[in-house]
Parts: sequence; C-alpha cells; structure tokens
Amino acid sequence: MLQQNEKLPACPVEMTLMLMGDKWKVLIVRDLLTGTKRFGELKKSLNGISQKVLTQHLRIMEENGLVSRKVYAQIPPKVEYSLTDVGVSLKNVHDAMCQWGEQYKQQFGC
Amino acid sequence: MLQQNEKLPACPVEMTLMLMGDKWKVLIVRDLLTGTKRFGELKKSLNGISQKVLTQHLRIMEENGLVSRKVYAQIPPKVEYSLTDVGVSLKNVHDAMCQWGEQYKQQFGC
DNA sequence: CTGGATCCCAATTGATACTG
DNA sequence: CAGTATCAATTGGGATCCAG
Repeated sequence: MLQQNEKLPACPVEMTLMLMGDKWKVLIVRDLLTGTKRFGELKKSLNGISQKVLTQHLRIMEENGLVSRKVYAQIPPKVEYSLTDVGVSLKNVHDAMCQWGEQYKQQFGC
Repeated sequence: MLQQNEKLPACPVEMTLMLMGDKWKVLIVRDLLTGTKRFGELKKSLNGISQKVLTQHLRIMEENGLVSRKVYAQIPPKVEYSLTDVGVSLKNVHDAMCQWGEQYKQQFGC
C-alpha cells in the first residue's frame, strides 16, 4: 500500500497516487461520496475487503485528511466515517474513472 | 495486482480499477502518453520499479488491449511499447488525477 | 454485538543475479 | 538490452481475542 511518508512525489499524478493509488481507496471514496457510513456498512459494500485492510486504509486516509472518523462512546460500539472537504474533492477523479468504465465496459465483456 | 480474469465488475468504477487500479499502471500510461518508449526507457522513467514488475504490468496491459508491444529481431534486443487507442483514452482519467494533484499539492507539503 | 487489534500463514512484490 | 529465475521481504486474508 502506498503511504504518505514516502519520498515526496515529483509530479501531480504521483501526488494523487500517493493518496489514492489503490483500488480500495477509490472504492472507499465512492462509498463515502454517498454519505456517512459505519464501519460495518463499508465492509459490506466493499465486497471482499478484510477488516484488517479496511481499518488500515481508513487510518491512512484519516491521517491524510481525506476521511474523518467519529467514534460514539456506546455499546455496541459505533464508528462513523465520512469524507472531509478534500476527500469530497476527489469526486472528480472518481467520476473520470466512472465515465471511462461506462464508455468501455462492452469491450471488456461487461 | 488486479487482473482481468477475476469476477466481472459490478459498476463502471470497478471496471476501470480492474485495468488501472494500480499505481504503476497509471504511471506507465502517463509515460506512454508522451509517445512510444523502449523497455529500458520506461524502467528508467518509472523510478523504482523492478524489471520483473514492469514486465508483469506490461504483459497484463497488453492482454487487456491497453498497450501494444513491438519486438525487433535484432541484437541487442529492442522492444517498443506504445498505447493502443483504448490506452490513449485513459488520458482523461490520468488528467483528472493530474489536475487534482496540482490543485491540492500544497496541502500535502509539495 | 461492533470495531478493531493480533497472530499465523499464504500470496505478492521486490532486489539481485543470470541468460540469449 | 530485455527478460527470467531465485530468494528475501512485504502484504493480505482469516481466525481469534478483546474492550466497551
């Protein structure tokens, strides 16, 4: 997984990749673009991710200021994740990927 | 690494991620967007990639129809890689990432 | 019962050496 | 020069344990 504390990127694309250059991060952003979600909801909608990896990604995205985490002190535990303003701004990148996929999906048997 | 012969993606974003959801693939597209390149040139400009991983990615992208590979039967060997039309169409996705990085780089200390 | 931390093991990645 | 083989290192999945 690509993390922030590696050497600084040389160009804007590498900058973005440092924060989003990962399959799961893009999908997390997609899911949170529709609104705040609990940990379990994310895990369910991100079909196939393990709790360990989901936790790791959310922590890094929180450190990077893309995601905010709200913990409710209650039983059973409840933790909500949402996008920060910077996180929401990634919608443009997500949409570009979405449009490309829409346009070319036939060519790949979808 | 995400490959094509996994289960079919459910939505357009996953479609794109199947083909491009990887740091190196984005950078390979970026480099080839400027024109045909030899294996060694790619390896040098993709700072830090190993031959093995570069070869693997190029093979998969070739299978997926994003990249075309031209081998010259000569010594020393010469292999040129370029983007197919579909590969070139990924420029939109690349550009979105590039624009985002340009806009937010200050916030991440670049 | 939920979020998540930890441990163990399989799978992937990466560095290096080597070949045609 | 482009690619393969080999081996070390890192990552990821799943089970289990734990706190609140």
